[in-house]
Amino acid sequence: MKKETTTLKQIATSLNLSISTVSRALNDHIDISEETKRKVKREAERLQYVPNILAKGFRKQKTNIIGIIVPSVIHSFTATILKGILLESEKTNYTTIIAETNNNPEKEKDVLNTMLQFGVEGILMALSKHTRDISPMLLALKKRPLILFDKVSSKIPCTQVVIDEIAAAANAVEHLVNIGKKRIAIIKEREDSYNSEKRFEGYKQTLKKHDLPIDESLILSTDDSSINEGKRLARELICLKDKPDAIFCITDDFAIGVIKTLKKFAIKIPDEIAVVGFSNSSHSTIIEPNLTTVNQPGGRIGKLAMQQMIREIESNEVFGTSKSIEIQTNLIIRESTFL
Amino acid sequence: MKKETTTLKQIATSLNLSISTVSRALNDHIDISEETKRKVKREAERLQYVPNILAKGFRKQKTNIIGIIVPSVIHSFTATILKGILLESEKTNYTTIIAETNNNPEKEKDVLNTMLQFGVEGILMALSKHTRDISPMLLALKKRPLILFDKVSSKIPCTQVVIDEIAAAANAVEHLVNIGKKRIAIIKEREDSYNSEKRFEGYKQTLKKHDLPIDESLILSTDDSSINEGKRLARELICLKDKPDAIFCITDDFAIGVIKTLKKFAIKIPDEIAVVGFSNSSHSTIIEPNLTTVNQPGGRIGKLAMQQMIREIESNEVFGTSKSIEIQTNLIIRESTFL
DNA sequence: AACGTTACCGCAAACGTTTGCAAAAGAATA
DNA sequence: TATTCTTTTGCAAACGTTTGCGGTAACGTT
Repeated sequence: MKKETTTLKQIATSLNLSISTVSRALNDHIDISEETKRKVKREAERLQYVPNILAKGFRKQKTNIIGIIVPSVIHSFTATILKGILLESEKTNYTTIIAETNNNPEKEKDVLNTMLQFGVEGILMALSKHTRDISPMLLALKKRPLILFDKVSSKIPCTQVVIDEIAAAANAVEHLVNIGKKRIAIIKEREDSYNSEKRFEGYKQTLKKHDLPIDESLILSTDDSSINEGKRLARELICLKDKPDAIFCITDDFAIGVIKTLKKFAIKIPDEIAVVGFSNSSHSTIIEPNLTTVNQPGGRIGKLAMQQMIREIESNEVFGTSKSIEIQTNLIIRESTFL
Repeated sequence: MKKETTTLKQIATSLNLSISTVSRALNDHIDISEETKRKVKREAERLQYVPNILAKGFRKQKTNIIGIIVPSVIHSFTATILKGILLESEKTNYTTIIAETNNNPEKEKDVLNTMLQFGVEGILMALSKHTRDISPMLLALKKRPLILFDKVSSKIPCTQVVIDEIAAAANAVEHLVNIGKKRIAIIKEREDSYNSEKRFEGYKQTLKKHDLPIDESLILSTDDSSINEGKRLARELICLKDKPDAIFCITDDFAIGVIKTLKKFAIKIPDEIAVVGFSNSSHSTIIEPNLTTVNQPGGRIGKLAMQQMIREIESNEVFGTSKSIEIQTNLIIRESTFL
């Protein structure tokens, strides 16, 4: 379907001006008299002129597109961050393109390259869960600013928008201690998960702080954090001769699964076993008892990441330096730890 | 940060060829000998040549970008559709840009125009909830293919990927009749919501079919479909002297709220009142009792919408004709209607 | 030997915009 | 009046790519 695009040229001929004058007039260049500007703008309006972004981008070597790479858009926390990013980008004249990695490092590399080839100004990215080889990111960083959020890696020298995972986890465990729990279990991901290990660290620190023993039998790990794995591991925990009296789950999904299992075996929450999750996903108020969980302000993370990105794009400082932007979290106390 | 982009020119000079030959060689033009092609491709590889998409798009008047407009990415059904779209677009050489309307018709119009101005090849779109003025869409349709999904409007002459809302709702209500329910209430949105009215239609049809009276006191409407509104309206229903024995909610969120209220007042589900939702959101298996609901295959909707879009872009048929692609739904029966 | 074919390649224009530089016109100064 | 300065405008190049058309060389055919 053909479109009747009007160009600068048409405005120029119609007004007996040169193309350059028209261009400058529309861009409010100081060299152009107010009267000419008015005339030009009126004519542009009349002819429904819309600038050809491709030509503009081509000429100025600038696309004003920012790439976003996430494992999956259906993950609710990711979606919340995304929303923050989109909300912020609307205020600017940057558009965004979004791609998924599905937690596949190979795909991650492909997507990254495609985006660079596409000429994005910068890349906002959450690493996939088990990314080990960071060379694609280092390569990208040589060409464009890269900002990590959610799943980050301190080995990549770029700015990272994160929450203080250790403190957040410590705070959650502290709460369990405060309500009188002594045998606190943890359900986490395996060692190659960055965030999981951080939260585990917070868990250990708090136990130590309160002189509670770290019991290996209360530390459970698994590959993917899902409701089903939560169910399964909870079953393991309640089969222990020496049961825990609280379970700290490093994701809400784990926690949901745990609660399901505990209810199935008629274990009282939180009296017998208290449960705390991490993320404050929408599930946490659906499940009963409502879940005590760490609130991660996804929208704010997205917003700050986007703001920082624009800053890095527009200042021509070097952007290959590590920098950490930390977001405050807070623990939301609900029925699963407190009646 | 400067980037050392290699251009066709560099390959050409390095190989003592003309730019045109290099361009043709890389595009596998028949006029170029196999040997030259090999040489060129090897050199391109060596110099890490990446085509300048802007220049290419500018020259060919083609961006290979498809625009996606949705009310909000955090809505789980939307996210699922999005995933389907992204998954499909990966297989092609089209990229996507995503924008939100937040159910604001003004914003919708803006976003639509921005995308067109940006030179997208086509637009995939879910209308915002209360869009009344369809002229922006009609205008867009004059320039580019437009495909609607989820929230659609039959007044816009374009292809629409939909589920058979009436049949799906009828099927759900039928199920309630089958388990012996006679006073079936409905919680829906107001009359200006297209999907809601369709589902309401299915509700009425089924009642008529089984000679059940349509009782106005059992028909509740509200502005936005949320858990809280579900809670509130359920309370209204159970305060009726002649209570319903089942509630058909036109969204899962409504249903979740309803269940919460029913449990609060110790009303037995499904014995006293059965509940059915719509969408099969992730919440439906978190809530207890698990929710019987209509499964809308979001991934499939996204996939088909994308496929159709590419078809419309690449065939130069006229695309301003109404066409409906219907997706099958199925009712997932869980504890809220069946123990 | 003259001509036609085929296979391969290069020239140069074009896409719409921005921008350095020069030019023209008018205003101010000497 | 002649000179300089300021304001406003136009010329033309450039960005990287594709592509119509023309050209050359080699070969085959009469």
